[in-house]
Amino acid sequence: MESPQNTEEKILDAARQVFHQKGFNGTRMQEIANLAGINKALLHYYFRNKESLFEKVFNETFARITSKMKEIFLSDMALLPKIENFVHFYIHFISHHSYVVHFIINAMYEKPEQLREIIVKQNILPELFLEKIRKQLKDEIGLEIDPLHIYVNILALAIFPVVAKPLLQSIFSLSDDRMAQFFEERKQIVPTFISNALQGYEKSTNVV
Amino acid sequence: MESPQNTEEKILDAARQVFHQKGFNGTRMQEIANLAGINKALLHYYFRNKESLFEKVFNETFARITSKMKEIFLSDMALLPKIENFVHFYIHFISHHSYVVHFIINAMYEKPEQLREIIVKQNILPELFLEKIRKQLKDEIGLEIDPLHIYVNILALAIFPVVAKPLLQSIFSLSDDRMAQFFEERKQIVPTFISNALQGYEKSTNVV
DNA sequence: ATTTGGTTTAACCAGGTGGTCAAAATTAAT
DNA sequence: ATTAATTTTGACCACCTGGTTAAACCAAAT
Repeated sequence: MESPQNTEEKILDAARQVFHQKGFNGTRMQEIANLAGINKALLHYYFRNKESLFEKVFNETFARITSKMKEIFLSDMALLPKIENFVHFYIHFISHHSYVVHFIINAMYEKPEQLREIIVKQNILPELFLEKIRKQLKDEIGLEIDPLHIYVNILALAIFPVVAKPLLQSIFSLSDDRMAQFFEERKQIVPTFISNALQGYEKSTNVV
Repeated sequence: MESPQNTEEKILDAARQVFHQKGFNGTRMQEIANLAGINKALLHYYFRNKESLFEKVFNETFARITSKMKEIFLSDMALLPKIENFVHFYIHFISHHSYVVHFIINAMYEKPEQLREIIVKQNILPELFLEKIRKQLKDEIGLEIDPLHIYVNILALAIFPVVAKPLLQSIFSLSDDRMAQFFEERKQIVPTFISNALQGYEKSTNVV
């Protein structure tokens, strides 16, 4: 968060802020220019057009999220600490960058065609992911269960509350402080919840 | 899904479709008019402006989701069947109206100020909700635990995959058929997962 | 047949939008 | 100091957007 030196960085910083909060359609090039403290024409000098600027921001943001995801899930940690690690990191990161996840999901809805290829370009290694989780579920907990569902469950429990934050906050009339505390609590609650759920399968021979 | 009779319904049907898919900013009045097969000026004859048309659609959509939520959670069913019921209904409903949840969440980000009051206007009775869940957790499972977290967990597991559908589908290269199957499986997997998790608390005296 | 009321339309408007361009300002090279 | 290349700007443009208006249409009542 240093004060950016060159114009390109100033633009990217500004673009990131505005795109994250307002999405592609909600963003005005003029607003980015103002925030970067430069002329609007200069935006188009550094980045051909709105699309390419957005693409740059999206790539960067997406990579930032998935790289940590890869790092954690492909590591050699045991499954449960791994999940704990993951949940900790994401609740922390995401609750300090509240718009990021919404931004990602939003982008998928606003511009699905263009963005599929972007996702493909950054190799997320989803098969490796699932295979690793499957193996760990089997070896460490003795569960032969579809790893995709478990993985999605983990993602859901960690990410959903942050996406739905404004909704939850309105519905349950939670103050900002209470909301921050809520997320803090989840760092402990979610891993416990998942761990309990996984242990619970042991009794029944629930092969899905 | 009958062919709508009067113009007002035609407009609302069209508006719903477009707003759901493209959100407030992404929607063009002209597109709604085209889809409804009428002149654009007629939109403003029936609905003052874009805002009020959007508000109407949002209210309607939001009520449709929350009313069923109220019905299920405030009923006299036992907690676990209640959860099962809820998950079934929502995965079914939402996966057949994929844009709805994204639409709701999106609206909260795009127009948070105006929409808080709308949410307040429809009385969702969140305290009743939580109190009922808290009591059932205690009486039926013997758990003294923050019902908000449990409730959010349930929501997360049911709703998140649908919101993130385009993302998941891209990342894991799932066909539409595989995706439909995936959601079908979740109707069983999610209640089991939750049930396991809740039963798991019994052993430890995990009071949060 | 004419009036009356609501309904629908084509044409239009002001403001905003992404994007361009030629000229000016700045920097680097000779 | 002059030239050349890069960076920055103000003015501008074509297009799109939500919204308006006056006139046309049409059914029912007289």
